Amino acid sequence: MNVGDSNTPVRVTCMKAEDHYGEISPPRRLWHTPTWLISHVAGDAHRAMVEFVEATGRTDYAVLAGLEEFGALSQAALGRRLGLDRSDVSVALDRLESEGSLTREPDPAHARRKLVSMTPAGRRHLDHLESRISRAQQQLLAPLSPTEAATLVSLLQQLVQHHRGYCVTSMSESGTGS
Amino acid sequence: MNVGDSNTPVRVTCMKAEDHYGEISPPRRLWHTPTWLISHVAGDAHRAMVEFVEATGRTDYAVLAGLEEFGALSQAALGRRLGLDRSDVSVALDRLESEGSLTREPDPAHARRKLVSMTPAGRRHLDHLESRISRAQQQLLAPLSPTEAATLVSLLQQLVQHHRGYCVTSMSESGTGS
DNA sequence: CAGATCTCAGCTATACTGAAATGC
DNA sequence: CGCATTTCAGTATAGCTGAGATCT
Repeated sequence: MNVGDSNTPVRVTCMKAEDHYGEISPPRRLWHTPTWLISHVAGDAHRAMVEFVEATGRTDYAVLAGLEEFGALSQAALGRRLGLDRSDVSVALDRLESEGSLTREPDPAHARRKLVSMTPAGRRHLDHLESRISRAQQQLLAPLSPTEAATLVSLLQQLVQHHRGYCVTSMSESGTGS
Repeated sequence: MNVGDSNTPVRVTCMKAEDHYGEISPPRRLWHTPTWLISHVAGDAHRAMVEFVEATGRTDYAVLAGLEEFGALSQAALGRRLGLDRSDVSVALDRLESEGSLTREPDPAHARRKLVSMTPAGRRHLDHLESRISRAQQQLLAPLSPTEAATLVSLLQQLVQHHRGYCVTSMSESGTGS
């Protein structure tokens, strides 16, 4: 009776039948909690990524995508745009530079900065990662229709934009729902 | 020229103007990558949670919500339902038991098991956490309309259900979009 | 000097793994 | 013996912090 006399559905003493995998369900309170759902989906997303790309692929992809779109820029600016920590950027650039995917040269205007530029080899690395990561997206969004996937992306973009202060102008997706 | 001659928008050598916080935007490749968006939203969700509930609140809430709905059950079954690791369940129960939120007693049928039950104090703990966590949800979903929030929850539920094998029957939300 | 940048070392939380002890 | 449960110890990673070195 200490469990809750009002709405406890069933009082189970020895539970065996509901231990079937594929039949279990989480408590309703969690099932309707957005933060809980998101952290679980984030776990699924992480698993999908590690299945299709190597461990460093996520950071590599972010760095190379940033260099491709923004051109050569300093490490600090790169990290801010990608939402990466300055420490992690430093480590990632060490790896990518030794691979030949990018070059670091002192900025002629500000010697304290290092201008980061993508090389042709980095371009190929980016293309390779693109195909791998694309497959991870497909696996993650497998249960959703294309329209639903577009809706989800749009809603997530709104959240990221709001909470991280991103200012994205070109937003003409299919439909945000309703 | 090693950056990409075709679609590089601007070639910036010394970047200062786009370092304005609140005006920056991520590279388009990332902006359209669901896994990237989800991991960032998960970070925002985590920050919202730690802002409103203590560090152990998320696990406490999950465990107590499970006990409230399912009644007394074994640790292993509880962990499976909540998607928690067996190790972490053990540690969480240590804490909740010492707080008086639940009791652990040997199962009369299977002495190796320990039946976990919520106490009245645990019920109060759950109610307290509920109000705190509710505020975190509001902060996370602040930029979304109620309809959009319901759509997002529904889409996330589909993903969790698919990737974690949950089987949830009662699903009559407002609308999944379009 | 203030301020920015890059790097390194370390910290914390989380998720997971292995193995032991126990009991069916 | 196999198998499940509980617990403890350890590992790995991500995200973050502090401090030093360098430069404007």
